[in-house]
Amino acid sequence: MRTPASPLLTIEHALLGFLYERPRHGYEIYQQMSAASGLGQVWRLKQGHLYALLAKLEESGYVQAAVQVQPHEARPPRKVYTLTTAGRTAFLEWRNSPVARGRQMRSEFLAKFYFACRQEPGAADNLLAQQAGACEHWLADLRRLATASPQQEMFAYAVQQFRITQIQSFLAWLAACRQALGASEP
Amino acid sequence: MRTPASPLLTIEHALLGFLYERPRHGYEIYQQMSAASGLGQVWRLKQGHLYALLAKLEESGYVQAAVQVQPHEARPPRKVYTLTTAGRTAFLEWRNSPVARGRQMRSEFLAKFYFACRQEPGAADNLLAQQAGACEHWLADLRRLATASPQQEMFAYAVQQFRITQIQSFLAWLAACRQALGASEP
DNA sequence: AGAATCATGTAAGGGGTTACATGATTCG
DNA sequence: CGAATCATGTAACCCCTTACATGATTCT
Repeated sequence: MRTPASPLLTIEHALLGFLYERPRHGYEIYQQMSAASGLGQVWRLKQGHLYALLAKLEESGYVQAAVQVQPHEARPPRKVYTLTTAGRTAFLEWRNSPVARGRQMRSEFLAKFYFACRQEPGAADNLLAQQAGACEHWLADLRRLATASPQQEMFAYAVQQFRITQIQSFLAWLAACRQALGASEP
Repeated sequence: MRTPASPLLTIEHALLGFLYERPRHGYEIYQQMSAASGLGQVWRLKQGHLYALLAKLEESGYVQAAVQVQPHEARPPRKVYTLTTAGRTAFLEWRNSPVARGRQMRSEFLAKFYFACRQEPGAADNLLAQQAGACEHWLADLRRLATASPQQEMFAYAVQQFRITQIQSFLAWLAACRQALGASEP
């Protein structure tokens, strides 16, 4: 356990997310992420990278490894990882909080949403609602500062408009997701 | 000149873009990128990184450096960079072609648009039109493959809808930019 | 007096990608 | 008979970030 203070990135949190459901070994997580309709749509992770990340998470004290001895097996023995308390806390805190920047919607928010859907439909709706609140806030800030005119500063104007339309699109999507969630789980 | 075959990234192209307008020294480019209403809104570049990139571009044959001797100056002498033919070709090719993926809109496309606006209004409109065409194409592809239902695969459905609303938002923004361009330069 | 500007860089380290290695079993 | 699956990893490399270094001038 080196420095648990070093903040985890999104990929790390996603690995914790799979272990939150139940203990798994590395290859099993790899298969989950590669599944056609799963997280793999949003995130691709090389096998080598995965094992390196798991080792780092163990060293930082978020997970614990146990070697599963399988006699008569030619394959390397499985290392089954289990979440520690620190790991569970870090994951839930991550999963339940919205992202702080628009550029994190594409991959980080979708990853949170993936786990929320799988693990707790109530958390999914809550996440969508919180993120919509954050987006409204960004939009209000942007509109307060949006002063560029297309005649004088075409590029600055374009950037502002880009950000505004992006956030509007996030809001529309978040609302559609909440509706779909409500319709599928009454 | 090591291997000019190694493909340039966006930042490299942006540096070429400033030199396309006229020869400049490193610090001048740094100031341009840090300007409040300029590319700095989209891209941040550390000073150390900038000098390293310029050295790499020189080694790859896209730019040429000339040391500007300034007597009675205590500061280090300026190294003024000039585009080579290869550099000019690579830059124009990059500036005039649309991006291939939605995730490149946020920074790479905006960078292309920045230079097109500064350098040639006609190229800016053309770039917007070409990118809109590419977006229409993505949208058609997505709609052909979008088959997930919210009841059965909530997450897959959400990802599809996310991508679709994103591209729609790009299209609306591109159209608004073309209109603003047309209005400011009749 | 202290901070920012001008103008160049170097060094260390973090994080990810790509490629390679192993070795039996099972499927087409 | 060849390919994919299972299950682990290592090593090299690339890009970027952060921090540090210099040293006079000019602004507050």
